[in-house]
Amino acid sequence: MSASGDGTVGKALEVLDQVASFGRPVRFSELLDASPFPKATLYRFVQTLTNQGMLSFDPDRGMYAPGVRLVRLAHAAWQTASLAPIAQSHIDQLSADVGETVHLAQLDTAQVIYVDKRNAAEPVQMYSQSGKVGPAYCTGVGKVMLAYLPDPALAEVLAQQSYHRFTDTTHTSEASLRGELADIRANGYGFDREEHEPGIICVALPILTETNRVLGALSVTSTTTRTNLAGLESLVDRIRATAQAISKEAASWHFPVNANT
Amino acid sequence: MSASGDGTVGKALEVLDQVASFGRPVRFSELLDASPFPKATLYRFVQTLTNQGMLSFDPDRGMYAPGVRLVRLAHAAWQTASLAPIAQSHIDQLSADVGETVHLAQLDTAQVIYVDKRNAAEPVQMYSQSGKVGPAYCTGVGKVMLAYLPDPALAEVLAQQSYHRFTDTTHTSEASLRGELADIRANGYGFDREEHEPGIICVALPILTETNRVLGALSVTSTTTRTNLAGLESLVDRIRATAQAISKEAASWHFPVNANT
DNA sequence: AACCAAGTTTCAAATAATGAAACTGGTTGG
DNA sequence: CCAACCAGTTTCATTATTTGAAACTTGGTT
Repeated sequence: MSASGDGTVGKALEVLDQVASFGRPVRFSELLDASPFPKATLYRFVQTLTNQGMLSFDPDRGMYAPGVRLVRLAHAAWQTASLAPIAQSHIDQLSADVGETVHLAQLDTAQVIYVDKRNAAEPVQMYSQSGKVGPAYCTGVGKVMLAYLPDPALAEVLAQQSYHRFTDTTHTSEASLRGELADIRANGYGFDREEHEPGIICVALPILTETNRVLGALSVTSTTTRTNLAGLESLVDRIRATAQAISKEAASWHFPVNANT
Repeated sequence: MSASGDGTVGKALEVLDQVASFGRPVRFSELLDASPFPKATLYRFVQTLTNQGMLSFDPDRGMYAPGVRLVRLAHAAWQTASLAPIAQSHIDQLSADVGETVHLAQLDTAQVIYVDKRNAAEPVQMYSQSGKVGPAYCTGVGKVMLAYLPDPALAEVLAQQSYHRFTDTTHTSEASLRGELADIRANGYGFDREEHEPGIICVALPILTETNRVLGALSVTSTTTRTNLAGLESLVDRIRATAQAISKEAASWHFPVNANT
């Protein structure tokens, strides 16, 4: 009842995603090879999306790329719907206090999207950092968000994970992942034990509403050469304070003015 | 043959734009009031877009906002289709050299989208800056891009401008704007003579391909208290060098590898 | 000139979108 | 307590749009 296949619009967005996933401009024929749609159908989608500015077309090279209209829309999305503007000052502070890299992430269907990041050393962060995606089943932020998902939604998301073995601590089955999710719910926080990249570890906490819906997650990342899980665990209280502050601000944020009526 | 109204997909994207334009989460009924679509139709669009992650829905408050999937797509758009990654180092340099604010913009249908910005004083730039929009007919970057548009496209875009009088130098008719566009083509650069905001002036140059298609525009902005049009005009050669460097890099950028076949 | 590949258009059949109206569930107020 | 009201949701016959195989066009190659 959710994923892909809502009529024409769903299909068009699938095409849009495909173009985006190339990460470079693409020929029509390349898209066709990778697409489930017949030539004429794909052609019309690409035309429509280009007309709409969701794709841009370079007539000199005959190539399509994601369009600038997306940049405009994303500006709105980032400002209105992401936690980034609210969280900004809080994660600045957190990153300064703990002296490690802080990530702010949200869930997009079955994937993790990093919406902001603070690097202890280099306090500047860039647009190009926001929007990066990662797998949900083997990142700290991913797992803590999954842990607090209500059951019907969780089942759907778990079914979509690829369970690719990145390292030898990566979860490779839904069963083992579910086991850890229970632990996370019990503790209120979770770790990445080099599950995605060797040498990289993190602690993560969810950002929840008063009604316990998942808004996003925070993590503090480090390396095994600098610290260990126990070291990261000692930061949990500090991180929780930030998560709660963000949650509290998010609750009052929406709908600044309620004039008229 | 272009703007709005390509079938169902076009309508759905219109709805998406509408949600984004509120700049805050919206109730369904608010959208309905501002929408040309009947209740059931709008309802289905909103459902589909939410399913697809293009909108997010807050069930506690019954409100819709742009969804995080847009952030992911925009990341791809910004990286692949915008000039920002290519231009980065060039505009850093330009901004440092001239000691003024530099804007990098592209055209989205009839609007200007700022894809990057350098503030002389504060060298950091943020995601939240990228994606901002402005009118094409009364900004330096907008006018120089219009000036190099091929005629059928230009006519369409000019028809869509609102010609709102922001200040008393603002163009208020297509005719007067067309007059200036001819001058810009003759000179190769254009000004903003406090047309959008009093006290704010700029010089702008287009970024063109070898075939003279418009890729984007660069501008250097200042205030009437600090300099004047002649002062800005003296920067033209320096800015042109940057515009050409970006154009050259853009030409070789696309399609890094061309393996197989 | 014949060939080929990539891109574009056509058109009847199949499918999906449409929207007036009816329904639900919650809130207000008489 | 009931009636009116409102926001949101669902229904279903009608209508319009999408669909895709096939034919065609364009530009380059042998």
